[in-house]
Amino acid sequence: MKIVFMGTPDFAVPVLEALIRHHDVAAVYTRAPKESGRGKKINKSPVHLLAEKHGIDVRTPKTLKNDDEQNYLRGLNADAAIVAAYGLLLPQAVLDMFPAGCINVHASLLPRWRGAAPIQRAVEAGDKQSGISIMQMVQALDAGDVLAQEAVDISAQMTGGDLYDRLTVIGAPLLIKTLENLSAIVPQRQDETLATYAPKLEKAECLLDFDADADTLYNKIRAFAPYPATYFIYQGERFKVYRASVTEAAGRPGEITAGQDELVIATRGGKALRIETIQREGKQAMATADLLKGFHFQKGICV
RNA sequence: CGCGGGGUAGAGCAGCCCGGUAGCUCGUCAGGCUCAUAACCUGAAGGUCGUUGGUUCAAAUCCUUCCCCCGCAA
Repeated sequence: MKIVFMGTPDFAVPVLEALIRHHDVAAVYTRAPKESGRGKKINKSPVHLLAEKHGIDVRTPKTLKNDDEQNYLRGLNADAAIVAAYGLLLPQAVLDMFPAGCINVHASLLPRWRGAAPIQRAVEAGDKQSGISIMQMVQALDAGDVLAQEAVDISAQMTGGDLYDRLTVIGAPLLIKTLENLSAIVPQRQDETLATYAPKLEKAECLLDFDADADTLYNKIRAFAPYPATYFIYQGERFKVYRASVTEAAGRPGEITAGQDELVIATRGGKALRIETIQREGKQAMATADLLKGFHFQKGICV
């Protein structure tokens, strides 16, 4: 098939790679390079770099709503657009433009977790399962008919990053298989009553509020690891928390009940979190036990 | 030139401001104690203090070049 690909972050890279191998990619659409990282350098998106490497035409319009861009798209005469975490809304005119329509690779078992951060929200909510959905796009957000799904189990200690990696691996093959069988597939309508929404991760959410029960905090910590990562403030310094375990300890929520041989912080409800992997400002992430060989937290202080 | 922290023994840290014998905790090794131990005691090994040049009688420490790591912000 002749394909137009639209995507931006790492998650979309294996999908594009697979399409390049199995199909004819006529053009790649991605978000425009922007200032980011230390030094505020202009950085191209992972998809952008991959497309350039293969000599594929890259386009980075700010919107697809104007006629010029739509005319160009139409002029490509592609059979379908494949969209994976693109970051721009597709107007109806674009959705209607291709014979096979616009097909989206989404990292959840739709209709659960429509929206921007389906992977992390699934872990945060304590879901036991996640997966990839291949979907026919419609105007409403992630609400189109589902063409194929593949589920994966979320173990109790899996992080958002772990799940991200798993889903990244299965997304591309599932898409290729779906495209091969496209004519034989009967699209399945989503059950609207089961739909949930996965809003993007906000900076403000990353600060751990220990006035919550230990299991909720445990799920949040692993959902946000390794990025954007939860943290707490101890004596003005930010400590990122990547891994923790639930344990028993009495104390006010946020009180450090151990800080010498292990780091334990009390939560609401009589339980506590033992911090297992931690990162100090300016340092790499490390086992808390390692940090405690040279740095100690003062018992009794609240964070 | 967006702001900022860091690179000291295998690991984690202190020492730097106010130059003067390289230090702490853990680990490793040896010996001891113990019914036994990841516990305790004694001892030992292990470091070009990221790199370059400079100042100085003397540099981990002050100035300089470059490399690498990270936090914030985006």
